[in-house]
Amino acid sequence: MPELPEVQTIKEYLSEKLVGEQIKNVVIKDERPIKGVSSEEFKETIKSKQVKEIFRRGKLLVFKLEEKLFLAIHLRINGILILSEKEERFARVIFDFGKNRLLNLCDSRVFAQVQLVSDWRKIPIVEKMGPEPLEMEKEEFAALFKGKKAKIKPLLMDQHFLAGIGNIYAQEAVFCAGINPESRANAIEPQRLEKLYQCLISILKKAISVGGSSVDVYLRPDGTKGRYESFLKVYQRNGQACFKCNSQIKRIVSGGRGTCFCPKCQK
DNA sequence: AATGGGACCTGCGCGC
DNA sequence: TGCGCGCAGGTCCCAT
Repeated sequence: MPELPEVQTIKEYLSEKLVGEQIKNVVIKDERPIKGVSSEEFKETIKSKQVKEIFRRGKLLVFKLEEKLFLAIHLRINGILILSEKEERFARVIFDFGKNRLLNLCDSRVFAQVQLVSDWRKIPIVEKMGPEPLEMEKEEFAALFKGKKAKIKPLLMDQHFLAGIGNIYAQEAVFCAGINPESRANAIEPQRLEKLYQCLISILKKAISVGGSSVDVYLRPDGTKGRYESFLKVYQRNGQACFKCNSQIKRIVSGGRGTCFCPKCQK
């Protein structure tokens, strides 16, 4: 799943390769990912635009094309961006940068969305988005939880609350901090929240440094896998032995999402 | 206000 | 070997 570390990895790779480059053409294999405008309008607006800047907000990737023209891409669950010489499997939209450089938006499930906007900050998802975890101090982080009765793990995944955390890193963070995923946020002691902050930040930084987690279909834009899978402690480890205490990792559904945790280590 | 469930979508793993 | 069922999950939307 492309969460903060995966989108950051994509951002860094594509910034290096595509900033300053011109989009020669757009091939729309499937118009469903394109929101707001017709395929024709989308294609015509983008054609011949130069990529000025690429940045990330939460799980949203944004290409600045002009002062008042942004291309926003949300990969949702299964979307990946592959920069290669050929059309890739499940390509839905292909941005042709010339010289055999095709940026493929691949998405088997067609949940990914791309849109053109004059002001990326006005995109509803951005307007309601919580703060960036990597741009917060621990005091600010702890203050977020004041008076929150919600379960901690679904809360971490709530994009209005905190930006960029999805099902993988929320599970990993609460395991690292020794917090039960169903603990009520306002019932967690301050020192435990501080631990959660340290865990979350270090996990995100580590994941970014190794190119994200290639669970399911995620790949870096050069087609290689991320390397954080081997560091995952609980995600998709249902029934396996806990790396800390050797007891069995359990799977529950919390906030409607599959959640693996160690009942012994996470009280 | 917070929580839960359905919809969107389809490849894939599993059971028979 | 082959078929069909249902899970997986980010976000939005609706209901309670």
